[in-house]
Formats: sequence, structure tokens, C-alpha cells
Amino acid sequence: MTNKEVAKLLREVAAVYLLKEENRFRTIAYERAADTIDASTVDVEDLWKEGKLTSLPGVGSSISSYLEELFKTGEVKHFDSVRKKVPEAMFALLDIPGFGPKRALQLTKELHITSPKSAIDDLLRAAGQGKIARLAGFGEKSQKDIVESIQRFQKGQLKENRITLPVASVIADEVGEYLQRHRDVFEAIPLGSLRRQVATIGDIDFAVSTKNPESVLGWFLKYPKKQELIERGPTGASIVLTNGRQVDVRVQDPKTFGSMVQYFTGSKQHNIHLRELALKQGYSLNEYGIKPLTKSKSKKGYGNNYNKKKNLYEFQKEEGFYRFLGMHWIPPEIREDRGEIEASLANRLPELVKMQDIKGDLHIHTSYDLKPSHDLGSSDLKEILKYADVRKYEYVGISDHNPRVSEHSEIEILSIMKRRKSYYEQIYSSTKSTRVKLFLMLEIDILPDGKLALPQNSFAYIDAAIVSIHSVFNMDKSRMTQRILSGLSHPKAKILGHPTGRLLTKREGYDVDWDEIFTFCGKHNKALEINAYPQRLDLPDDLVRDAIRKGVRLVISTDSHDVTHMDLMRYGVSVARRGWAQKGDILNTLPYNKFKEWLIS
DNA sequence: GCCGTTTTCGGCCCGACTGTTTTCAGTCG
Repeated sequence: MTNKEVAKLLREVAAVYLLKEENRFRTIAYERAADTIDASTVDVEDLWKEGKLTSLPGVGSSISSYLEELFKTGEVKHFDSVRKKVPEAMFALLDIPGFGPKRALQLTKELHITSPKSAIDDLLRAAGQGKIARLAGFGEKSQKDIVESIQRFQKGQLKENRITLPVASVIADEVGEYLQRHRDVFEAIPLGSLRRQVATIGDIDFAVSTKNPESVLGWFLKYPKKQELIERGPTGASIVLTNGRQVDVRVQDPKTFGSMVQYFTGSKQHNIHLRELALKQGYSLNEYGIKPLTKSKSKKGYGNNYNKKKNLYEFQKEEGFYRFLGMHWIPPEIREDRGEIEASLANRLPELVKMQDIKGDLHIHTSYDLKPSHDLGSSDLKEILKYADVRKYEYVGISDHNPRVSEHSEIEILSIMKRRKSYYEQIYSSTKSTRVKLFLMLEIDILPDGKLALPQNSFAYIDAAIVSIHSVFNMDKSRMTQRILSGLSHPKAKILGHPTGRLLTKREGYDVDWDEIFTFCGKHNKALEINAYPQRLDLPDDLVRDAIRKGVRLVISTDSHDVTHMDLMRYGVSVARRGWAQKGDILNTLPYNKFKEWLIS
């Protein structure tokens, strides 16, 4: 059962509780648990198997025992009986944006919609006959809105409604550039999941600092790639682009910009926790600033300005906002309510790894044709060295795929590997201008039986190897784990490439016992890769954090198949930062000699 | 139903927008 399915089930239970006016905090609790599970990149069913369900924030003894029943038997008796209290067709409508439990229930009841399968079509038909507009609480406008909302939803479903971080970043850069062209815009920065650098992004949110919101919003609505307007108010607007992406813009005066940036960066759970904390200190938080619950408070020297009329402390920058609450500024990447607030209060925030710390890229495919098992790159070594030089790297690792084993004899592979080595050595020595050092590596398939797809005598021609899974992804957990451990056991296998094998928005990762992998890597000095390739971003951030906690070290690489891909490094760094990685956790922050010592040992 | 640097009981985040309303309910982020 996928996380999405589990989350949906919990949301349905929450919806019924809401309708039946149960304790409203119980409803909130179910919604919160659903949110956490939805956002978790670890499979919740796996967490259950490991007995760690309650480690998820919002999942306590009660929900975890229901989930246990769910995973064991495929159903939860209590949930079933709760769901039966309302017409089943209602749940089909909850997926549509703009539909909450109350409207969904009212519509299914009053329009006599009974089949979950045809519920959405039935609703569309009723709208076409003008039946919705006649219901209490509805009108012509809401009937029209419902039809449009359903159409957008159906279109979005076909398309896949989240995109990868790198894709979203490109769109956001364009929008940001456009917004900046307006002369009243002081600052325009992406917020929300984009600012937190989450691996997949839904909507793209922007904050704009300006003293002329009216004009700036007008400019935004004239964005050339706008397809339709969703809404517009005095403080913001939302549009859909021609590529189907929704972009939300919020405008605010520079003097309260810091609070807004903080507020809309989120995450939701981070902000909720922050507001609870503030309440205990006697303050209420909102996107305009910090409001004392009593009028007598007076606090100065936090980069704030006290607005007497509104009884509100205003902040130009986020730093002051956090400092006011007795905290250090928290990097957006870790604002997920996973302990960062406590760490900040205790002055124990990690010093997260930075782009400038990276000294080399170890996973680069070249155009040299060694009859590889998978795709070739499109750039040659000279281009790569030149680009690495521009990036001020000290070293690069060339990691082509291994030669195809099915089509070559061991002797042929040996000669291919020999030729490759001398070819690269010749190119490298003829590139006198470069300071960049070279590692001759290879990305080797771990075959289903755990063997590496390179004959033993060929290993003499490489410095070290990245080993990866590229076939037969559906093995059961223990066999897959053994397969990986067996591949990693070779003395020259130093790095596990794209460890989970996930392809964002396309394919889940394979089933692996991470504890076992982490323990092995820690003991034998192997590294896990954070692969920065847009569809991978693999190891995922939460596993990065688990790995680090277990003392495992990591390498951030781009898996470049073209010299321009080397620019993707920053996304790998983002993943590492989201996993609380510090410089010392990432091996390719080491200078050349130290790194070489680890790689060739 | 969850949770804990005041708590194992007694609390539990905040505002904007929309449509249908004459003062609010529902939904969203």
C-alpha cells in the first residue's frame, strides 16, 4: 500500500469526523497524520515493519495501531464503519480542488449521487442541467466554478501534478526575471517548497517586495506565458501558465517583507510549531509580523519596527523574526519541523554543506565509446576538464558505464579497458593547462546475482568504481539488500550510485533494508551517492539524514551525460542540506589528496 | 487523537479569499 493511499484513507476518516462533528482536534490530528505520511519519502509500510510508525510526527498510539491493522489485514474495521456513516460517492469528490467534506456531502446527498466511479461525471451532468445553482448555499457562479475546477483537475491528473525541483527552478527563474523587470519591484523570490528545495514541486510561489502592489500585480497578470487567471486579490494573484503550472504571487511592503517570506516559506508544520512556541512566549504570529497578546510588551533590537497602531512588530528580514523569538535563523531547507526549531533554540543548528564546499564531481559519463551497457555521454574529457576548471573543482571522476558483458568476451573487455585507460591518459597529459586532477572510474552494474558486470582482471585499469542497480528492480527486500551488499563488497567498489533507484514522478525506489546498508557502509568505509540528476535526487533527503546519523559518509555527484549537466550539482547540494548534511559528511568536499586517500585505499 | 524545557491532563495556528450571505461558512495554504 502506497503512502498516498494511506494518506487518502486517513483524510477520508478525517472528513467524516468533521461532518459528524466529532472532537475537532481529532479531525485535525487525522489530517496532520495524513499530511506527514503524504510528505514522507520513506514507505510507511516499511516503517511499520521496522516498528517505527510513531516516529512520524502526528502518528501516535491510536493511529499507528489502526495502520498496523491496515498493513496486516488490508483493512481497518474502525475506519470502514466510520466511512459508512456517509455516502461513499462523497469521497470521490474530495480529490477535486475546492471541495471539502461539507460541500462534497451536500452535493452527493442532494443530487442523489451514489456511485463513486461516476460521481464526478454525475456532478458535471447536474451542473450542465443547472441543478447545482438551485441548491442552498450555491449559485450560478459556484456552479460554473465547480465545472472549471473539475476540468482543471482532470487535465492536471493526466499530466502529473508535481514536477521535479530542477524543472520548477527553471520556470521560477523565468518568472522571477520577468517580475524583476517592473521598476517598483525591490525583490522577487520563490517561496514555499521551492525555497525549501523539496525534490518535487506542486505550485510555484513568489514573494514580491514593493510599495506599489496594484501595479506589480497588474504586471504579473500580463506575464506572456499566462494561460488563465485563477484569482486576484489586493495582496496577491494566482495564474496558470501555458505549461499547466500554477504560479502564485504575494506582494507586500518592504517593511514587513521578512515576516511574509518566513510565513510563506513554511513548511506548514514548521510554522504551526513556531506559532505554538510563540503563543507560550505571549505572541501571535502572522504574515505581517509578531503581535503581542497583551499591549504592554516592548522588545527592541531585533531588526524590528514596532507598529503602535497595529500593535505589531514588523520585520524587513527573516533573521530578525527568528531572533525575536529567541532563535537563530533556520536555513529554509530544513524547515520541516523535524527538530530544527529545538536545535535553533539550543543553538545547535548544523552548519549545512554549501555549494562552494564541493571540490569535485565523481560521476561523469563521456562520449568515449567503450561499447557501454547503457547510454554514452556527449562531451569529451577535454570539455569536461575545462568546465571543471571554470567551476574551480580540484578533481573529477570519469565514470562511464561498464562495457556490455553480453556482447563481449572477457578478453575483449580487458582490451577495451586498457585502450580506454591509455586514451584518457594521453588526452589528460595533452591538456597541460588544467589544474584539475583526474580519477579514472567506472559505473558498474550490480547484476541480479550480486556480481559486478566487469571481469576481475579489468579492475586494474580503473582507480575506483561506482556500483549501481540498472535492471531487475522488483526483487524482494532481503534479496535486493544482499545484491547491493555483494556488489559493494568488491575492494574497488567505493560508491553506491543512485541508491534507491527512484525516478521522481515516475518510479518508486526498490525495496532495500537501509539499516543494513548503512551499517555495512559505515563499517567498510563505503559512500552513498547523492545523485543530482533531476529525475533522481537520490539518495532522498530523509535517508540522507538517517545515513548521517549512522555515521555513513556521502558523495554528491551529477551523473552528467553532457558537460552542461555539471551545473546540476546545486540540486544535489540541496538534497544534502535537506538531510542536515554538513561539510564533514560529504566526501567530495575533501581536498584532492585527502579524497584520493579515501577513494584509492 | 497527539503531545510535553510549565503539562501524562488539558491544551491544540492564523489569515485571505470566495460566494452567498446581510454576518458567515467553507476551503486553502
